[in-house]
Amino acid sequence: MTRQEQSLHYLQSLGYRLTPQRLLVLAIVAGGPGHLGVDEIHRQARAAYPYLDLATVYRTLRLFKQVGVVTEVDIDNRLHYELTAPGDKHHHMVCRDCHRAINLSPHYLEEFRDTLMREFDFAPDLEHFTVSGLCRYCRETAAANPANIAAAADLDDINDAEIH
Amino acid sequence: MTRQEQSLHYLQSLGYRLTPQRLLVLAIVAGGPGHLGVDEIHRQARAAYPYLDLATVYRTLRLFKQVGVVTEVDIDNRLHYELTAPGDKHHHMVCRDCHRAINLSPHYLEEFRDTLMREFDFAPDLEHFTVSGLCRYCRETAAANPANIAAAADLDDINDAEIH
DNA sequence: TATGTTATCGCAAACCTTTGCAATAACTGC
DNA sequence: GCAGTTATTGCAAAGGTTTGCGATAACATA
Repeated sequence: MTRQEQSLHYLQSLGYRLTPQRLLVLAIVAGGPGHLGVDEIHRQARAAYPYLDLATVYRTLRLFKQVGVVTEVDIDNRLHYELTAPGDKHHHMVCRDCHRAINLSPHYLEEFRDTLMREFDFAPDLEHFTVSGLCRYCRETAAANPANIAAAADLDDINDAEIH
Repeated sequence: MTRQEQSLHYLQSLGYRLTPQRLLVLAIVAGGPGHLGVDEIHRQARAAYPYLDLATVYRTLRLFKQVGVVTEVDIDNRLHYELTAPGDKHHHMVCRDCHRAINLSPHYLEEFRDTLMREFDFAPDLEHFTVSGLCRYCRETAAANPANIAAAADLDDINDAEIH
């Protein structure tokens, strides 16, 4: 039984119905190289089933995410999805400049979760966790071209700075 | 010099212009009780200056955030802002059920940041960091009503039903 | 104070995502 | 298999946020 089939059985066991739309979306995400954007998933899905609505794609992916079948990654304010790899779960670090995603082992978040649970009784949703930041390459680039006032016109170039 | 005036001078020192719109938005955020939603800020601003456009409010708040003058909190997919307290910086934990925000000391994130820097050369944007999750109260409520599908779809359950 | 430069504004439209609703189709039990 | 129940769909519209663009106004310079 493939991972895809297992996911479908799992959905069914929770009481969700297996519709052609769901099979299709799952197949596309499973076939994609890493994370795919919603528009890309929709485009591929329409090739096979032209009537599939974008809203259905969104609803389907949201369901898959909530059930744990896919992992959501927010890249530059756009949702992307990839199949959850049971043996190789990971979170993401997304560079705010180049928008590349770097995988992050859950190991690095376990202690953080334990602390929040212990200190605040707060159960963080770290399954779909993404840290935004600057990757090494973009940090070096930024260091080489320090932000000047002209560049500050572009909101994306502004460095966070401390107020004294 | 008030914190508000300092922020304005700081903006100016970075080359940004001090417009009535910016003064107004800053004053409203500074006067608000904790974080305010964008619509609320816009409504208050319009009382003083009816022509102020919502897009300007968004642009202004984004600028303030990037410069570090305000802190952004995402509550139920809506942006909220509060004045950054230089002496009392904190992050937020937002409950996905009741949408209450709990303050979180930066202390809890420092180790995480150090690790990402050391291991991956990745500089996380933790200034505007918000963790979503379930607070104690909502967790107890959810435990008391385990019947609905949403609760069954809780990710902890899914991990138990791991796919092999 | 007058003038030039250009950052910022208001407006309108676009963008991504969610939601309400009536019609459809997946599952259940007979 | 067939009928009944209701989760799910497609469509249309809204919701929150961002963006393009010409007009305006803030600042620098003289």
